[in-house]
Amino acid sequence: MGDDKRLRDAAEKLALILAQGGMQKTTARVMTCLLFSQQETLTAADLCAELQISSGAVSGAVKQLAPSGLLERVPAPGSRRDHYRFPDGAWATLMSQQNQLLATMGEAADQGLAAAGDPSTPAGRRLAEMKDFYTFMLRELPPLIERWRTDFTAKHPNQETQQSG
Amino acid sequence: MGDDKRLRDAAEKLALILAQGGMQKTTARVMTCLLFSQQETLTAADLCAELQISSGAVSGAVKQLAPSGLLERVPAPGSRRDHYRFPDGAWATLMSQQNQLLATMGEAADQGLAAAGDPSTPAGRRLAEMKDFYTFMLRELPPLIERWRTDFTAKHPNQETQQSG
DNA sequence: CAGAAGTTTCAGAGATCTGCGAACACTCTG
DNA sequence: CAGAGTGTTCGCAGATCTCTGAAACTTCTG
Repeated sequence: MGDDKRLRDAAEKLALILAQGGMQKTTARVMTCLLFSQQETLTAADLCAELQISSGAVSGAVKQLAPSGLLERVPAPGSRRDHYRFPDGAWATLMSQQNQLLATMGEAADQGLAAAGDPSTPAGRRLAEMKDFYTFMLRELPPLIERWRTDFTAKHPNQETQQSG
Repeated sequence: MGDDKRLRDAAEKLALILAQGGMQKTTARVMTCLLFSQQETLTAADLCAELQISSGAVSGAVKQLAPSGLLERVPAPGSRRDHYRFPDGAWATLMSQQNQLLATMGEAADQGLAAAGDPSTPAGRRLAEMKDFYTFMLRELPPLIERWRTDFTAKHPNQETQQSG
């Protein structure tokens, strides 16, 4: 029983960290609740009870988490309620989505370069470096994540790490 | 001349993106202003005039950016004013600091595992995967960044990409 | 040491965001 | 098709955050 409390505390603690990092507080709490729960799935009602929040708040959090791949709706035969779970491989999915940001940064650098013209100007020099960096990362990061996926599934053959999408 | 406006626009556009990603709006504007400026350095007064913000706001933004390595105070001989610039290698520095976050995530997973006990429980399984992922990334990312630094300085021998330290 | 130039701090106005609770919409059951 | 069970949307009150403008502080000059 004490373990449950410790899990609860650890969940809230991580939620706080994520919230400081920019994530919505309630959204973070919903996510960590699913992550640290000893049940495979939780319903919206479970989350309301566990986190002491309204059903509207749960709905909002779900709407944010689901597209990011940090929450999955699970078909629940026999129950009319939606069941939610933290998907396997979610962290890898999340980091993969950062690639979109890398691409955006590269494009921003491009636009700046088009306006700055010469890479010998101060702005041109800075933006050229920026572009180089993000191009590099965009090329190197996806294979790295893929390698983790491969390694991990090799280590855990019973657990198919599913990609969303 | 039109180029200046295009640079300005590109700067504000990137600032907006960064703001949506969680960065303070004014902080982002100050950063992109330095990044896209055709001058090597800008003073606080320059930033006030350029961005139409108060000196207090500039001070606040500087206080946020400087510790992250996204802004540097430059000694300005002959001028009593502080001069600020966007440091070379700032993007790499920034990503290196993300490593701290990776470590924190790994620790959070550890704490959860200590409470969940068995990795065969649902929470244990999820947290074990989380730990594996962040441990992997923490091991692989720093060398990757270092490789970019090496490659880049090799390509641009005149431009010492300085690390903040 | 008095005064000027510049930066930082701080209280408060204004804007933004967030989650609650209720109304609404949807989907199965009988 | 009526009605119960759920999920979603939305207006609003409360909380939070942010920037301004002014005062306080620091550092340099004469």
